[in-house]
Amino acid sequence: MPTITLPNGDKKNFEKPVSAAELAASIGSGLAKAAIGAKVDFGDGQGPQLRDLGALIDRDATVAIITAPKPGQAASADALYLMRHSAAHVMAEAIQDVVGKDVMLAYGPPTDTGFFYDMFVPAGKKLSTDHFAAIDKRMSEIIAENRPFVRYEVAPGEGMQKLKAEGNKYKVDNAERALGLPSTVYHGKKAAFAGVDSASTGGQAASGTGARLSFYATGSPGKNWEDLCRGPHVPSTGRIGAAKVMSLASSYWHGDETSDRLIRVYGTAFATQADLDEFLKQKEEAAKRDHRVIGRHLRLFHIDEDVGQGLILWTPKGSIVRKELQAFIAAELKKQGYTEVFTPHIGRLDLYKTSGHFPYYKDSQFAPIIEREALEQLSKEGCSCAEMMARVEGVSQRLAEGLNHRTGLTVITPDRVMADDKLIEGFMLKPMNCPHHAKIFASSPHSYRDMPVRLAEFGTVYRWEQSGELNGLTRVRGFTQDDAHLFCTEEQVPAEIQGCLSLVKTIFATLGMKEYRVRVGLRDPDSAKYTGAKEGWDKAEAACIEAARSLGVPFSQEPGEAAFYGPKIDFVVKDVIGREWQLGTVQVDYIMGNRFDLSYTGPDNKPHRPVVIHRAPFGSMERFCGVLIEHFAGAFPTWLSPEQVRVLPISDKSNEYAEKVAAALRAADVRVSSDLSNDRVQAKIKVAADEKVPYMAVVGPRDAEQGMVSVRARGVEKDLGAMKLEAFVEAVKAEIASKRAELGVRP
RNA sequence: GCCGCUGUAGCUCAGUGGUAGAGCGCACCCUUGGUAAGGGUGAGGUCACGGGUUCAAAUCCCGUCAGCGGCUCCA
Repeated sequence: MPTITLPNGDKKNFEKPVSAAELAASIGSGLAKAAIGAKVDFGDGQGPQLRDLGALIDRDATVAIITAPKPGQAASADALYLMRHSAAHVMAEAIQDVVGKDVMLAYGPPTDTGFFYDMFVPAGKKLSTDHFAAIDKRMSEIIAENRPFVRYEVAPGEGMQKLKAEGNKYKVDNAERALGLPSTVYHGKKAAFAGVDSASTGGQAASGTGARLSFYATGSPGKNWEDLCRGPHVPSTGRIGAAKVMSLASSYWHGDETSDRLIRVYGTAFATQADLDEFLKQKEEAAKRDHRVIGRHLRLFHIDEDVGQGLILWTPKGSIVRKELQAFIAAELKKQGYTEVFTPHIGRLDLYKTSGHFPYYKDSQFAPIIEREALEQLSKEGCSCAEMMARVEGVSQRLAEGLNHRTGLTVITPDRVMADDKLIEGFMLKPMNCPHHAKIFASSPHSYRDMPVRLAEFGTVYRWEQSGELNGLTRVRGFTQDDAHLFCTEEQVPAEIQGCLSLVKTIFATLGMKEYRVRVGLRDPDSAKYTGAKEGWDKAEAACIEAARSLGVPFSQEPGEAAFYGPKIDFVVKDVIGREWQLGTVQVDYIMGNRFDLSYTGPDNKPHRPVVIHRAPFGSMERFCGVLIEHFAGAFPTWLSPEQVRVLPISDKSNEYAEKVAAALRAADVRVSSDLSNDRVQAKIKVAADEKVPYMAVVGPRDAEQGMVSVRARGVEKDLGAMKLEAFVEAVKAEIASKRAELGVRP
């Protein structure tokens, strides 16, 4: 007979199996009323599992009752999960009511901010945003009807028969996978939905370990709407606080682009209408911060279709932001003993055949640049495209032998080896800076006493991102990494990783990015794809974990996420409105030394392979600036602002004094302009505020007489008072030098 | 790359087959105003590009390019 342990440690004994609802009632009527589900841990190693309130607890377990939040309280993640999972059913029913019963449902899980449901809309039918009002209305009705979610289970055979009779192959597929059967309807390249939650609607339709199929009816089975689903759900539709259909997108069945195209309908649900409204408001706020919108408004950058997709033109104002940021990072690097290098934007194909980038990653690179004479010769010879590709990708005997020997692997297969006169020479826009840096390291001899060698470059690289992926500054085809390669001895790896992290810490702290986390990518113990000695890996992984731990921010260890050549640390920052952005990485590399035959002389007077650490902690200047634009909503701290002070004469009688004020600021290296338009000062203030200028110095005859300026600071909607010009200049100068994130200059 | 939506003045957008529109911005004039938009006049468009249907196309159809929302991808 079950003994149930509650979250507070209390134990309750029952004579017979009880439902979670009965358990809640036995604790208190208030709890029973608020309960919408339960989290049950049978101690069977599966951990706590979310269950229906009606789920029977027939053996010893630890149980937490999931409740709808009390007024004013935030809903728990579990409560939202139950509501959203349930809202997905409500939305699906509403869509079938509005668009047609022949809309075939595929797959509908909760997500971080709501839920979606993938569905197939038959030819001739249409589902568009025009239907949203009707769908929302129908959803509200279903929620108001407060119909119970009723679970029932059937034997596999019976269930499959039922689904097949309904003619929905997607549900048949879900059921087959839930039962662990080979799929009879899906023959695509993916065996399962990768990376989605296993407790999804239809995604896992089996109940527990028993091979039965479960269905949920929204009301009475056989009478009301129902769906193959593993659950769990809230007890009834009325327990979904507020739900809304959000947007349409397309998706593929099983995320497989060669398979059926489905329509993905996004929706969201919250415990209360107020929470939903708050969420919608936040979304609006996020849209206002969009760096593409702000970037255009403040003229920070421009993308021109005549130049090309994903290629950023930094306008004068944006260039200032980027340059200041780069100078800041560069100064920190100098403190850490980095040395700066410059390398060109292209390199010979052989360089990338040596590094392994070409042709292995050719799909994400710009096409090779082939010399004109070679192209003309080939075309004269009537060379086919396929042959040309093979000859571009071919490798000389010498290079192949050297590479295979140094790496101890067959990195160049015999079919790629080609006679020298068959090879086509060419260049490539560089997709990474490391080959160039490796060559700089190799260009001079190194003693273990000189290690580590830290080569830093704001290096511009080019990658052929798919056109649909391009997005403002955050996903582009040409970008400048805050790149560096640390060539070090094995013993130096931990300290160097630490150094990278402390740099990140300093810079995030200065920019006021308080919330960030790191992901440590480790090798998958079951995979053989990794290269390098196990011992080195173990040490490097330990060093990464230790370094991450020492940061004092949340970090996760993610087995299987390592690069094939070494473990890595990724940085994810959270901006002021809670969105996460993946920035840069630190990666340990045991391969590059071999490929480029790098060495240093050890204390034993013998050559040793250096370990290489690749690090670009902010990823790219483009993405980082994009994130910063959104983080600050365009209102940069003074030291980063393209324009730091604007002088506003109240009439043209004060223009001369305004110019004098501006000159004094300019002489102190402050970025300043004066607004000599014939607008009234109110209008000038409005414009300067719109353009997010940190400080306004309003000057009239009164100020001119006494050598003063009247100060306004961004975000403060009033005149702060007057101060001596010299004092103002000094204060602004000091603020810039301090890189303070807040505006602190006051009279 | 794939699916859907979109493309009209520097920006934001109206205009559904019959002479191209607004607000902001810009230029000039008046106004000389002390803290979040003073007034007037004016310039500015091959309606993304190419083709088609039509007496007539910004508008309808096809294609291309680009942007947006997703999917897939991301060394």
